[in-house]
Amino acid sequence: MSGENDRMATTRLDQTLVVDTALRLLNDVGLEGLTLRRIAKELNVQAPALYWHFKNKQALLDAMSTAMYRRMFEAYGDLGDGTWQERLVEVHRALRRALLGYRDGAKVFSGSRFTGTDHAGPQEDHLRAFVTAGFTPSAAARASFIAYSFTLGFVIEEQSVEPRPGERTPGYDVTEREERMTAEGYPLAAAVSSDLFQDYEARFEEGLRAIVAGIEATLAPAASR
Amino acid sequence: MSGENDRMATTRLDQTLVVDTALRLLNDVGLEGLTLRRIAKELNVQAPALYWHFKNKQALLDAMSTAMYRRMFEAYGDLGDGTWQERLVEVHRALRRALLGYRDGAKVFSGSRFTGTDHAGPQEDHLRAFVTAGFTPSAAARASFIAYSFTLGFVIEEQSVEPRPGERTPGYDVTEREERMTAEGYPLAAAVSSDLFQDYEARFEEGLRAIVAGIEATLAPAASR
DNA sequence: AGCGTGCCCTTAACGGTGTTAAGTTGTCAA
DNA sequence: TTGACAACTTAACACCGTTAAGGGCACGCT
Repeated sequence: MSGENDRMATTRLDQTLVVDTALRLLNDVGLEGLTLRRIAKELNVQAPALYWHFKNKQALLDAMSTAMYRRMFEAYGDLGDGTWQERLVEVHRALRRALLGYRDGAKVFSGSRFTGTDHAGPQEDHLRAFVTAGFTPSAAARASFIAYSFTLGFVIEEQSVEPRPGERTPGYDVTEREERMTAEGYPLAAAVSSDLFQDYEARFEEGLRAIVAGIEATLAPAASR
Repeated sequence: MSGENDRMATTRLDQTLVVDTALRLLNDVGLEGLTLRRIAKELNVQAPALYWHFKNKQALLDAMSTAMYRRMFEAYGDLGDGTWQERLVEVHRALRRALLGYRDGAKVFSGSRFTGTDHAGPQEDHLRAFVTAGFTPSAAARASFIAYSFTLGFVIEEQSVEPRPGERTPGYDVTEREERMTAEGYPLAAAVSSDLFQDYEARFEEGLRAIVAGIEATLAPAASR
């Protein structure tokens, strides 16, 4: 399964192959286990070979983030029609799914910058949907950034508790925390243990609804409220 | 200035001294430059000495996060009275200021877990303010987590563009981005360059207002809207 | 006074990391 | 056939977190 090489010794490397392999490997070993030697091994190659295709490790991580972003729009195809409210929810739901698709996905994403201008197309479409709904370009960008910040922060927290869907980091035992907080005289902190470290799916949706409502009340054109 | 040792060779180490030194050093060298050897040097000590006081580097980072959190409440004293709306805004404004106080502050914070139960007191107070306002404990926790996620994500993005207040990461030149996006045929993406990578202070406040409005509309008790 | 015990630190070393320099191989054009 | 260039390998560097082993120094006990 993992650990097997998926590449003939004769085929050549290219950026796409390296990025795909690194992304697949990320799920097995996590960000801190994702070393150049480990990636190279997976590709039946020596580590310095990667420097022919990428300036340094950060450039590879940047390319991985860009690929994650691109795949997000491939997987969730046409987010075309519908109100701006629906679109905002769908795009950031898709972003969360994309980040959750890889162990430490949110951390990798937040630590990188897009390469090239592949990302600009979807971004342009996204902004246009808001402008069509009556937002100024500036308000569209600022509103989206609010939802984006929320999504990024949310998934970073989520993945530090559940690195992969269904698989929990040791030390986040909810009932244990509840007992400790009760014992130390913090009844409210105890009571909300299950609200803070569980049911991320529902809480994310709830958060998105709140943010949509908040934008309606503050940034959106009056006509679309 | 920096690089000078602030400790007599005769005084002894303790956790507090190590944490304070590491936090001060973080501002000079950033997270990736914050090595145990560098911290030790600053303390006139050899690197393995730190292992007497901390189980490993992560334990030190955890202690640093905890100290940041504690200092946040010291600096912004009594967030006591006022509506829940005011409190939510003030607490997360304070959180942002605390994270901005250190280079890579948000990344360090998001990668760590609190040590001990020092943080539970302020958390309990915070929750009680919401419950007093009519929130259920669960709704209080979920609402706060929304604002917390937003703040964390926002500052992570902010610090990747402005590592220290007023000091910008090279490569985020706004006018350069504007020209590139225009040239590639993305007029909206070009137009919002200055909205995405500038004026973080105002945009954070705007975001908080939206989130407060959103919580009013979705999670808050009807009486407090 | 002498002795041991335990705290706090040092020295030395290990395996692993990103990265660079220099040399080797294969492929294709002139 | 030869030369050039792309795509790698081998070797090495400086540095990282971490562990093992030992040393000095203060203290309590006899």
